[in-house]
Amino acid sequence: MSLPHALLGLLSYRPATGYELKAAFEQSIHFFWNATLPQIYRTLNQMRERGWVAVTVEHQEGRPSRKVYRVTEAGREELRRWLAAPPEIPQPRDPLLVKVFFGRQADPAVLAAHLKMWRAHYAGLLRRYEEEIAPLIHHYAVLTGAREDARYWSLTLEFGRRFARMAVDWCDAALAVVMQEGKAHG
Amino acid sequence: MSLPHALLGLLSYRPATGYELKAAFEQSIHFFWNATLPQIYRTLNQMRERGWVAVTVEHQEGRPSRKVYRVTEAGREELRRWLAAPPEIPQPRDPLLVKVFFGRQADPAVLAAHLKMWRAHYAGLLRRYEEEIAPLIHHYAVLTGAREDARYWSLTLEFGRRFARMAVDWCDAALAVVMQEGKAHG
DNA sequence: ATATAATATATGCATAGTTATATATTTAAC
DNA sequence: GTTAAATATATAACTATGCATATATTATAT
Repeated sequence: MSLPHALLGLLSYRPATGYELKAAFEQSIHFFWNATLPQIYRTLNQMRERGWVAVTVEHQEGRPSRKVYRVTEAGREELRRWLAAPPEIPQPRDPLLVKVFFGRQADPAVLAAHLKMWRAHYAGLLRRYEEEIAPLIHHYAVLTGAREDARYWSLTLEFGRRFARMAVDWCDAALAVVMQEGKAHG
Repeated sequence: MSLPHALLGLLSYRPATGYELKAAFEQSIHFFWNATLPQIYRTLNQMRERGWVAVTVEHQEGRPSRKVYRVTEAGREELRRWLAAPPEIPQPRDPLLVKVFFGRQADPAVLAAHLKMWRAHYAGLLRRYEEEIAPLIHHYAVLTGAREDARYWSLTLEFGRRFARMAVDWCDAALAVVMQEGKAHG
């Protein structure tokens, strides 16, 4: 499980609340690891129990209190240990590919619609990478002086770009096959 | 969740035991959806409760009994319904990309070792696709006359090929960046 | 002879992840 | 004035997944 370590990583940049961590996820880690808000809160509790993070409750006039989490020295050590451990090979889980695999039993027109939906998703992701994420990385690198970090962020962005491009191309190839099928039998 | 439907799909080709389904998984679905043996047995029980599959216990002299599962008409209907429903967009979960993202805090040499391991994995997968899976699809298509199905199986194989090729190329690009980093600072 | 791998079916426990819900405030839109 | 959205922190219930383990037989290798 990478979630506690992803949170340790984000907190290593600066202390944050659970809500802020969710927002940070959405702009970065989200593209290769996701977590819901309840999951983040529960994981933060576990991390606190293990001494990886410490909490400061900031009381504010009128407003509800903010629980600000920061990494402890034990947490930094755990992050370094985890970074040095060999990463597990991810087990891909892709419902669309399952549907394509048994595609002969589906209506070719419906399958084609699925593929078009997928293509649109990855084409949109590709646009988002260029227009939103790439400038965001540059922005953070300049703003916080994290130029060294930005090089690594860009590597994961590049993976996303290549994956999305590959997915779009594959959809086009698959669509050609499926539509041929539709003409012959549908 | 795609597991019950993946099992319905496999059973739609021919009746099988839980053990045989696990073996079938390993040769096909495994590359885009995985399941452990306990998970398969439990899911088959749930599917039986829902009336999607029926069981025949084959008592064998001396040997332990085989529970052979076959799809019911309700199961076939459920499979068709699921195939027609739009597929969820998969949430990617990749621990290596998390490690790369926070790579600045790791030893460049260790990170390079991770990337080399990953590259070797995907290069091996690529070889396996060519030498094992592609001939297997051809074999099944000829043996069982499932030529129409084979066209769809090949589409998922093609996705695997493109993904693995992309992953190998990205590793090379990432390695170049990380090793540059190692020279400059390590 | 002995050990190991493959066949075959599970249960129990722990971890992980999702959905629904509860609460409370502030800000912006209509 | 009212509604909706965003900020902020959770808990409960459920679903899904993974790992360890138990049992028993047959075939193969050493």
